[in-house]
Amino acid sequence: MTSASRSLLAHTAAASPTGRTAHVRVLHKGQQTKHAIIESALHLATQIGLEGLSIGALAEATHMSKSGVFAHFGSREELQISVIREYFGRFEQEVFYPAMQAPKGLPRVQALFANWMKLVAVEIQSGCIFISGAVEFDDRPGPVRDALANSVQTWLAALYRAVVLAKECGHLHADADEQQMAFEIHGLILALHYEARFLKTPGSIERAHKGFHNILTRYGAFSAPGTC
Amino acid sequence: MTSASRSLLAHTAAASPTGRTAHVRVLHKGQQTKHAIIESALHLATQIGLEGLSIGALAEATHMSKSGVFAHFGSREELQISVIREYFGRFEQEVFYPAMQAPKGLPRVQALFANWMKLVAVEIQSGCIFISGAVEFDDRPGPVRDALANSVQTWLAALYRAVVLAKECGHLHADADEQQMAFEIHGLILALHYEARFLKTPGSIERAHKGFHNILTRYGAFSAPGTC
DNA sequence: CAGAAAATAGCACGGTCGTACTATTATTCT
DNA sequence: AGAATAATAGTACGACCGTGCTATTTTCTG
Repeated sequence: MTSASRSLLAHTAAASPTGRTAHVRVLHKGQQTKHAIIESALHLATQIGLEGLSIGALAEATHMSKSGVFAHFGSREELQISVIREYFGRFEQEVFYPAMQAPKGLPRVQALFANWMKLVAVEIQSGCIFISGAVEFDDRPGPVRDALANSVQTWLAALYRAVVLAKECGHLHADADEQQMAFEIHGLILALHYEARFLKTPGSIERAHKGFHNILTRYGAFSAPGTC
Repeated sequence: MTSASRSLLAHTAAASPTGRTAHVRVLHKGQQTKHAIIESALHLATQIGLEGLSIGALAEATHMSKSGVFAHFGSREELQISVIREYFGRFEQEVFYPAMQAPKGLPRVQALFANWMKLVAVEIQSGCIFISGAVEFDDRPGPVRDALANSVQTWLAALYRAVVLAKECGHLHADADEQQMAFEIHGLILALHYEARFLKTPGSIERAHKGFHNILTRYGAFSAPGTC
């Protein structure tokens, strides 16, 4: 239970078995350039979106032939899914794992939000595929949508779990609705991304921070010393 | 001032001058089918997005030839802008104007949010181009982006103005930050659209409503009888 | 240093896209 | 009515798309 809540990776664990077994030959070059392609694709996708990703443009960006790029994935969908996995991994590294170092309860919730904000602040320039992808795959069922929804849901569940822990630690009012709190936090991030990236409204980052503070006080947040 | 705040239409006023002057010939058929095309395009765009709008698909949907459709707009961009204008008009009709009937102050703010929620609740199935468009035209400068940003900004400004009035009426705490309140309300709508439409999380509508109630209480909302 | 296998390139195909350009048909005006 | 003009259709073009197929080159292995 604890180990499960310590890692978001559960559903992407067997992603790339780099371990080289005795009789299984693992060549290096392929994985290497594949990773380079994915990196380039991620960079493109954050700007143009997952749907805007084209193999031709990607080939040009990586100085390869279209078929050279294509061979690594076998289909555009697989490429998109690879990009989603890569983004999810980075999200884990930059947001989730560091925050898990913080003591559980309110500090961890605050750390999760702070790291999330830090990432989104960067993404005001580059874009977030969890947000753009949600719009692109609204009602377009298929494996890409599934991968995307899975990733987002995993992350939101992690946030929710942290809130639940905070309440259990007595850091929140006893009648605090954890789902509700997570929902409102999510809204702040989305509003920030919308107003800062699209509308370029100044002061959005401060408003998101202030909004989080408002949420904390409303849910009766206080760090009882010694608790948890 | 009052008349300006009574209408969102300022920047789209001269959209279609249907008034027929003496020497200006106005033919009916064209405008008629053009409007039908736009209606069909709006329906398509809410599902696939503004970028997904293709003249070919639109021609098929309206049982016309590609060139027949194209002739009405002269470019794909003009078609997209027409769709945005149409959507904006409907938004006005369904959300803004009815709410302006409510007395200014808190009731009007509540009416604006209630109408907005009503629309978004429908758009959980159909999609909202103010939200999808924001993602598609994040960093894609041009007339389409401008039209979209203008529309959204006009609407958000109207919401903001209603909040300012509410504070002036004494319906909010004296130190309430109107921009902040509008930002948080916007976040609720975005979270609702995201979680209900993309993730299909049950109970999202209730959470958005509850979130609004939380915001109201936090900003010290109370309707003083007789004030305003 | 071979030979095997993987990685990459080249090329072609059918499809859709936006948009000129030119007929043809509908509609409106005198 | 017919003349004028608007509305729609037809066709074609170049561009890009994803992807299948077949070389060719690079990389690893024994």
